Amino acid sequence: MPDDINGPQSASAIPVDLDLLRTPPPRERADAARNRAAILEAAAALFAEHGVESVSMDQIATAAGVGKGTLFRRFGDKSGLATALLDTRERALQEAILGGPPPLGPGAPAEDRLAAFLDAYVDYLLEHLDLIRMSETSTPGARYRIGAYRFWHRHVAILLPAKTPDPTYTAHALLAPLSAEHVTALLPELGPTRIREGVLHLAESTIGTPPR
Amino acid sequence: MPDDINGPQSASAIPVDLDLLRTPPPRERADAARNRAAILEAAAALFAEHGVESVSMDQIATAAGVGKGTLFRRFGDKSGLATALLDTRERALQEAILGGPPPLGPGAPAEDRLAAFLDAYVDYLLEHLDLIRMSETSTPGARYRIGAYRFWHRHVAILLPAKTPDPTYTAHALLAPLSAEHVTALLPELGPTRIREGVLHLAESTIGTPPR
DNA sequence: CAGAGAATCGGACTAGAGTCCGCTTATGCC
DNA sequence: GGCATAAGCGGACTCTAGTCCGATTCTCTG
Repeated sequence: MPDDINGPQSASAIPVDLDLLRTPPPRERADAARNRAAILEAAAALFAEHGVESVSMDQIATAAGVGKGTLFRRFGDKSGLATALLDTRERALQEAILGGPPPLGPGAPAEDRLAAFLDAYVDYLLEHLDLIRMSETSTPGARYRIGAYRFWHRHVAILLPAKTPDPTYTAHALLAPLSAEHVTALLPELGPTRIREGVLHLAESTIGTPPR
Repeated sequence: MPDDINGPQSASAIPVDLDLLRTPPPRERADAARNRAAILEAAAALFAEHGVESVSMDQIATAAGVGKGTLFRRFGDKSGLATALLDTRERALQEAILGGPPPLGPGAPAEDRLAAFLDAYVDYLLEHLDLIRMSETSTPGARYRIGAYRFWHRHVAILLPAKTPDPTYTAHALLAPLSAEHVTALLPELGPTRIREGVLHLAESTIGTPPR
């Protein structure tokens, strides 16, 4: 198991009495931070140039000027590296959902928020399809373990109407056609528009919105 | 590319004038047939004993008494081997759909046939989850390329009501939560019953059956 | 039954993911 | 500044999927 995966950025928001806390928050060593940055930079550059698929972890380590061990200790595996690269973009979407303007953010009716989320998620997905695919599939079951999926799932489950029989399952089912694997397979056949509209329509009929 | 993948078992059902056909159907060589059978038998035994995940292609080749090259030439890759092992069971379901008794087979209303199919598919999936998962995920995009998926997809698309906006997409979306990956991830959390009922409910609301 | 030709065989080989552990180096303390 | 110590490093190593091609074996024909 890797030592840290994503570093000490998840500092607690709860204020503590520092005098009582003789152990200061475990700071990241300077060399570690430098290497983390070098790896992310090198990976981004290599992915941009050669495509996500055809870049090996060895190449990334070499380009970043670190050993393979360092790379894997930091990010766990290929899917962890992809997740780290997506972090910024993902966080932006999450913040827009939690505190941005409606209908994506709070304040609009649930059905509008659901549609806005799905629409925004399709944007995010299409924009980073290869990376997201790597983050979801390079390790079996990765998609369902990462924090982001749990966030999307909870958000969808909450937005479903109260009468929905099994909102937990239904939220999973609505997210299933948004897996990178599924979208990657369908994109050449259907194109982005049909995928986007199909997802929105599926959600509509699931929540029974348009009583016509 | 492998020489044959699944052998000459897909003989045409159309009667032909044998005298006009100077080239007899390419028979499978006796040693090839023997090896194919030995491989399938060895793989089934090893999978049953150690679980699908932890058996390597080397082990299978060794147990079957053939070289690795033979194994890969015959079945293409791990997902091809899994597909071959599933072939019988899969075919049975397909035949029940095409010519069996209703509601799975022809004769019942489309909505009943759809429900019957989904129910039967969940049975099939839960019964062979690991093998199906291997057949769908060991190669990227495998699920959507194999013939079986196309069959299920077409069947679902045909059963959707005429008013469905994009039946092609909708059929894909209904099948998405039935990927082995998705079900494997959800099974520990939700259990088989909620999965089965969730799928059926999703289909119902998609086709708008219960006007309630 | 012998010979030709093609299909098949099988193990050595490549390549990439992920692990391990002795060595190095940053950090906090004196 | 020097030292103790633990965090961090990195490359050699393992394990597995998948490829390649010279050697082998089968099948058909005469």
